[in-house]
Amino acid sequence: MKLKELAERLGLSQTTVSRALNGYPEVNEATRERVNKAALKFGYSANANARRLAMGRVGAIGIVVPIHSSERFGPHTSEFLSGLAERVSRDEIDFLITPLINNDEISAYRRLISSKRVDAMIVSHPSLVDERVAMLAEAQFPFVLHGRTNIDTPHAWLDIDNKGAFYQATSHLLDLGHKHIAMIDGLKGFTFSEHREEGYRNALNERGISIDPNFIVHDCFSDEIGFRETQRFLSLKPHPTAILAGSMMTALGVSRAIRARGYQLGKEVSIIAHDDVFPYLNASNMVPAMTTTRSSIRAAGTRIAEMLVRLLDGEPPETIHEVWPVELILRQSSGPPVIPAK
Amino acid sequence: MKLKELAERLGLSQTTVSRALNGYPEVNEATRERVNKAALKFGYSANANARRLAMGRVGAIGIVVPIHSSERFGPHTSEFLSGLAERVSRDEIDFLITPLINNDEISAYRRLISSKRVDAMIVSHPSLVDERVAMLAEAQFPFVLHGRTNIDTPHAWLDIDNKGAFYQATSHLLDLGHKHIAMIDGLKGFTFSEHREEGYRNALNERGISIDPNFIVHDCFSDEIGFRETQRFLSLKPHPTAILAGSMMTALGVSRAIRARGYQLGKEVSIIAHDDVFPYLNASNMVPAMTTTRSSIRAAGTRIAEMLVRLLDGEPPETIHEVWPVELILRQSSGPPVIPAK
DNA sequence: CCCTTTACCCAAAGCGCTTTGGATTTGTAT
DNA sequence: ATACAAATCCAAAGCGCTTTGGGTAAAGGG
Repeated sequence: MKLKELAERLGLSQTTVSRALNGYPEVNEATRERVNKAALKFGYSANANARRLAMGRVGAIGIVVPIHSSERFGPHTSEFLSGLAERVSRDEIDFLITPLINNDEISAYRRLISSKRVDAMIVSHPSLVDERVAMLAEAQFPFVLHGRTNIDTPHAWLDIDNKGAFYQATSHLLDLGHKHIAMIDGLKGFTFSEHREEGYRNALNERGISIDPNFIVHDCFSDEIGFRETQRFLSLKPHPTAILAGSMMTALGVSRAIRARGYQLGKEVSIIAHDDVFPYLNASNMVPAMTTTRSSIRAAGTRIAEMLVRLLDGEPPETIHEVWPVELILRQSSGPPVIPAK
Repeated sequence: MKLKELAERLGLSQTTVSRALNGYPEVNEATRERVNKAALKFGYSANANARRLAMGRVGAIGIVVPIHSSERFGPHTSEFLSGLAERVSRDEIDFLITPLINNDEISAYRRLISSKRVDAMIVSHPSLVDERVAMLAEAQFPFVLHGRTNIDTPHAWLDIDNKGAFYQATSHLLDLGHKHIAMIDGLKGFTFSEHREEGYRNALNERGISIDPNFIVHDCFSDEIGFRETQRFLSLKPHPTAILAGSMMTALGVSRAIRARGYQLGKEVSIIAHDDVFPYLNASNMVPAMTTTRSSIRAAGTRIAEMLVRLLDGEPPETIHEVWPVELILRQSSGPPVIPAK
């Protein structure tokens, strides 16, 4: 069923039918009603490609997801996308996921632009100087960045205060009396990892505590890494009495390793994890309940969708940016250091 | 940069340029070379909408993801999509995610069909009699089902042997001497949940062990549910000495609850979990290593993508279906029941 | 040297929609 | 009744690509 047929059946012109369906004012309400009914009855809905070709707008936003590298399509991404979807679907926008195979990100983004399949994009996991952002901003293609990068060209972005979060967490541990604090951070190069390390370092420096490079790990977020690195930490002398974990997955592994060593969480070794708020992995339900720096990645997705809509409505990118504070939630996995009874 | 411009610059007709780019034989190799170079140089890439409008093929496959209900966009979905992406991107197909808000799935699928935004679809989480499948099969729209359903109309599908998996796991526990075995299954109504329950029941019936309805739970897969339900299980008399967990998330909660009670995994209470193989949550790394029924959901995604390609190449849907066996991997979380020293 | 193939290239007709620029009808004030 | 504006509706021109149905020049066969 195409527009032409529908118009013929109704004894109207294509113009009128199109206008009726798209809510233009120059059509009688009664006619509009009739058209809508007929469309529903015959199951008509405009051919999206024709529509897009004619309008130049697509009704989709693009996301490039690396599927092999470390920042692959994992639980963070899916939570984020859920948040996005929640908002974006209100406007009948859907999103297009372009898997990235060979790691040539730039050209993937370029192709997405020039093929006109999306109206805007979202870019995640920026590095300190992100060439994708540079390219997109340069090309004046609408996008919003999830995270931050040091690119001058104005662009829209939303980030959480990673530095503040880890500064706060580290400071709290120092307040509790910890002197040896380790950190399992994200991969080197990503802004969020760097910011977290900065917060961590600042807190330690402020108290005049020297930084032991053995206490800092940069890797992916996984249970396995958490476990392995914590084992390593605990074999050092002196070993850390507190560990910052970059994600809840990591925290699981860290906890296991601490327990495996015969230590109690929040006693011999404390742990503070960054919690992106996964519905299926709740920090407060753990035993002991886990102290976290919390910021919902899902909520960030929703907000970014909103920013995207504003951007597409013509708001200039330089006015669109936000830093979200991260809350430190004290629970039982952090406490003053307890000397192991040995 | 559009086709016309490129053609003018090259002193060729649009036809020839188009043919050169799309690999048609009736163009001189030298010319093709020249065209390709120019396209690259000017950053030309066909307007996807125009192309699709002209060709009738879209180059995208659709997925409807519910974002509020229980089968929401969680870690299972993202792993599955990763697998899909891996295969599908080879053919420059990308996928379109349509978030489902009001739970009117059927109409979401219908809209996706009639708007011609996708060439095919993937439907997941079927119920025993799935109306989406009925509708799509009826409409002759290409799709492949991840799971199984009792719909007569021929359609392509891939499923794992959930029944066999749980039959095997339950039988193994029975062999070890367990008499009270509980199960935390997925939500009622979904085929996979029903199949799992069937496998579980069959194994028990075969040994003449009566089934205690208190030992069967249907709910979402989350750490929290696992914890809560296991606490409940352990407060029953007699309580289960073994628990089947529907997912690794659930298993985390179950383990916690067992430990919180002062029991050891694989001793007082055994646990077998179904493992969809999450890269960030590895059963063999747990302490104790977890016995699992394992089947990679990511691999399933990849395979389904392949099926999709075959389908689009004209292979009839009724010839396309597979059941994957599930392997039972014995590790330390399952063992003969140990009477609690009390 | 003429005629038939190939090989290569082109003009123009869609694909199904939106939108411009008018045409027609109706309503209202003169 | 006449004029003018407002309310409706329409025919046709794109949007940028693919593809059909020829053309023309070079190559091969008699």
